[in-house]
Amino acid sequence: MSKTTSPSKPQTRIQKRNIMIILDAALEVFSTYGFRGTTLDQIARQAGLSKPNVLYYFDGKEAIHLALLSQLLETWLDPLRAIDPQGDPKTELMRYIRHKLQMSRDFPRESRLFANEIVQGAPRMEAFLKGDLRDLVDEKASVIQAWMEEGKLTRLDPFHLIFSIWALTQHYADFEAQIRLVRGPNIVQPHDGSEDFLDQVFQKLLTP
Amino acid sequence: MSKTTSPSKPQTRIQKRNIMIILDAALEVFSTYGFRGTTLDQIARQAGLSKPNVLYYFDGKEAIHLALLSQLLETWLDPLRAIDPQGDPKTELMRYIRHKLQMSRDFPRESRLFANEIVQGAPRMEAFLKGDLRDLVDEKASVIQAWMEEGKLTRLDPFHLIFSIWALTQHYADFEAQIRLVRGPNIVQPHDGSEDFLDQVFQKLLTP
DNA sequence: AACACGGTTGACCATCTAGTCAAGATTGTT
DNA sequence: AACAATCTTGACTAGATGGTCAACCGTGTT
Repeated sequence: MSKTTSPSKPQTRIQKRNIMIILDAALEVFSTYGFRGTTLDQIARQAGLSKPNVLYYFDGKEAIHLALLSQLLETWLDPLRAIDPQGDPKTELMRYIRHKLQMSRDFPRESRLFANEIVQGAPRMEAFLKGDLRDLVDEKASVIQAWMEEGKLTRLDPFHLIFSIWALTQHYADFEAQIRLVRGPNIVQPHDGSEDFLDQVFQKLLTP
Repeated sequence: MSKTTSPSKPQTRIQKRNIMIILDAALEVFSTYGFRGTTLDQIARQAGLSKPNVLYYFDGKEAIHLALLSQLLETWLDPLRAIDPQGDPKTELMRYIRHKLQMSRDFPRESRLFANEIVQGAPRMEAFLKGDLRDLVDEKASVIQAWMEEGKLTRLDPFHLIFSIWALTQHYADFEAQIRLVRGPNIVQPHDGSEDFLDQVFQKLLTP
C-alpha cells in the first residue's frame, strides 16, 4: 500500500516535516544527477535521515521522484495559464516571460529536474506533456495567433514563439554551470542582466 | 596503460571499426541516460558486442565517455571560431546561428550529451568551459561589442546574445522530446519551421 | 506510570554493475 | 601449414544499490 497517497489519516507534525525534508533533499539530488544517477543513500544523507527512515515515508525511489514531479507539474502550468486573452497582447506576453524567468531564478532545481527528464526522453512525463500541457499550449497559441492577426504583435509562428520563451528563460537555470564557468569567477549570479536582456529582445521582437 | 590513447601502434581495420561502433553506441546511450544512468551492458548491447570485448578497446566506462566528450569539444568550437571580425556583422551572426541550428538538427545526440553534462553541473567539462571556450567567447564578445559600437547591430549585452543563440538553437535538440509530445503526432520533425523562425527573430533583433 | 502508536535504525538480502581473467577463436604472415 | 598477434567471451569477483525486517526508541494520551 502506498504511504503518502493514502489520504485516510491526517499527517502528523513529524510526518509533514520529514516528508518536506525528504522531498527537498531529493530535489537537490535528482536535479543534479538525474533519476538513475541518484541513489537512495544520497537522498538519505542529504536529508540527514537513515535510508530505512526515508523508505518509511515513501514507497521507494520511484515514488519520491513521482511526488516531486507531480508537485512540480502543477505549478509549471500556472504562468502560461495566466496569459489573459482579454489583456493587452504585449503586456501579457512580457509578463509571462518575466514570470518564467523569475521561476528559473527562484527555482533552478525544479527547472533542472524538468530538464533532466526531458533531455532523457521524458519517459515519466509523456502523459503530462501530451495531455494538459499540449492542450494549454494549443489554446494559448490560438490566442497569440489571433493577436498577431489583429496586428498587435509581430507575425511569428506562435508555437515557436512559446518554445523560444521556454528556451531563453530556462537556459539560465538549466545551463547555469556553463554560464558560470564561461563567464568566469567575477560573475556570481548567472542571471545578472538576464531580465534586461530578455526585455529588450522581446520588446523589439514582438513590436510589429 | 591506456588502450586507445597510445599512438605507438597503428590501428587495425577491426580496431577502427569496433572503436567507431562502440563510440556510436555509447553516444546513443550516454546522450539518453547520462553518464551515471548508463551501464556498460547497455553500451555493449547497443554495439552488438560483449561487455569484455568493449573493455578490450576502452579502459572503462569513464574512458569511453571521455573519448566521446573530447571528440565533441573539438567540433563544438568551430562555428563560433568561424565568426569573422572582418565580415559583415549581421551576415556573420546569421551564419553562426544557422550553423548552430544545423548542428542541433544533424547531431542531436551530441547536443544532448553536452546538455546532460551541463545540466548535471559539468563536472567533466570544467577545464574546457573555463579554458578554451571562455577565451573564445570573450574574444567574440569583444568583436560583437565593437560591431555594436559601430552602430552595425542593435546594442545588446554580447554575452547574453551568445547565450541566447545557444539556448534557442540547442533547444530543438535537447528538448526534442518535449516539442514532439507537445506538438502531437502530426509534427514529425520538431525542427520544422525552426530555421525560418530564428531567421525572423534574429533579423529583427539585430537590425538597429 | 503505563500504554499504544508513530518513528527510527542496524543488519541483512537480492540484484545490478564495473571490471577481471584465462581460455578459446580468428586473422594475418611466412 | 604453422605460428604469432589480435580478437572474443563465459564465468567470475568486489562493491554498490534498492529494498526489507525485526527490534528498539520517542511521544502524547489516559
